[in-house]
Amino acid sequence: MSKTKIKAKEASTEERIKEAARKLFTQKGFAATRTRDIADEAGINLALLNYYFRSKQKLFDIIMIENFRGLMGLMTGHFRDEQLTMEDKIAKMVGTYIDFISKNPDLPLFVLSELQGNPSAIAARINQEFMPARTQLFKELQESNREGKTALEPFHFVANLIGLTIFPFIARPILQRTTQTTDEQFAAFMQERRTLVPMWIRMMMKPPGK
Amino acid sequence: MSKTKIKAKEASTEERIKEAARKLFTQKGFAATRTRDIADEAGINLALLNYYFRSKQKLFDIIMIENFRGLMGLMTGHFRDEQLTMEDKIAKMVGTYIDFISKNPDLPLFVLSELQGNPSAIAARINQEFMPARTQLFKELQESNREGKTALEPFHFVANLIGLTIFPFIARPILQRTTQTTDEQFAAFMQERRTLVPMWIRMMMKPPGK
DNA sequence: TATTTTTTTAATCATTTGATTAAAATGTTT
DNA sequence: AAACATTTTAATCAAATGATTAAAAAAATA
Repeated sequence: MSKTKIKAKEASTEERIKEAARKLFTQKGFAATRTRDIADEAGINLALLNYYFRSKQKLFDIIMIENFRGLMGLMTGHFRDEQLTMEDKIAKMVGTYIDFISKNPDLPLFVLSELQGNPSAIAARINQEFMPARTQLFKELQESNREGKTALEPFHFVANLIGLTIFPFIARPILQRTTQTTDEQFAAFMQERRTLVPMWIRMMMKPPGK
Repeated sequence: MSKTKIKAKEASTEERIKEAARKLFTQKGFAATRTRDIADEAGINLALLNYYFRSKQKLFDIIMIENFRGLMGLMTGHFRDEQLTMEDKIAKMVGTYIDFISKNPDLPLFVLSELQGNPSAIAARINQEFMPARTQLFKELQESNREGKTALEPFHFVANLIGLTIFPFIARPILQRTTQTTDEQFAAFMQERRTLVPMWIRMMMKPPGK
């Protein structure tokens, strides 16, 4: 099998299957997604799916890893940049997340759901990729805390930063009903949060009485 | 069929099935849960499940409604109490949520997942139950905002309050890995948040320059 | 106790679903 | 064009799964 020679065609079909799979898996989760639906969505024969990916599970794992990388990459990316101040990093991250998830609204809940109760090699494996960025961020935070410039445990920092940014997307159905908000208003609120969340985080980090 | 006479026995088996269903549905979601597994977990014959509940879907709907009520009730409950100040209400709510979800950690993600893309009569129907409490809370908030005592839109308020409280549970797998936290430490952090979150919310509500 | 009603079970259906197979279609190389 | 390799399809399998049925067991009633 000469991979290179058939690359063009192969990539095309393979990609169409993957995109269909990404759409359905992300929307409905692993268990609720039928391989037949993926095939239909991709406009190909069911057997082709197995020809390219062997099994539903294998296809899913690929999608899962890519999705997860997409989400986490946004976070770690900005933290490598030595030029930026912590405040800049936070602002960039929040903005990037809001933009990205606005375009992929089902992604966060999908990742969180499928990770739930899945000790899985995936989680562990992916986690390692982000080890460096994470440790750097935490060093900065702990350093800053030690100097007395801030007072917020890394755990709370991460929980608050991610929570305030992506939770509204996750809880969107309930949230919109609860607050009787239209889709446009929701979008507007999320734009507001682009500046609000960094401001709130700043407040939370400030040491008491300073 | 004389309902009342057989109540005792009926309730017992019915309840066992419901509890098994609640456990599995909440853990793995609708699609991934097999009726056979529910039957096994309940220690009954598969046919009995259909005898009592007609179908998987009907059983699920019952569980879903109860779960959702359990979650939402915590919120609305405290908001009816006219005696409490807004600060008290917030503190009580956060505390109650943290306690409750600590005991039912899978519940939030389950509810959010299954509500996703489910326009379903359930969502609408349940929502109505909480209408009164909600409108009252919002009146209070808007009143307070108008008076200049606070400055936080109801949408942001709800998103932040719920987000800061329950998001850590939802993202627990990722969060614990990211911050390299043991189960004990996680529990401890959540206890810290019992006082931290109300404090943060207070800060967020404060009008600028006041 | 006999009869009727309610609860429970074993066996079985009919679909759905993930996967395979054998062959056809398409593309590539010589 | 012939021979070979790759891609795609239709048909089919086997297992899983939600649901039903007919009959047994247990409980309630007369």
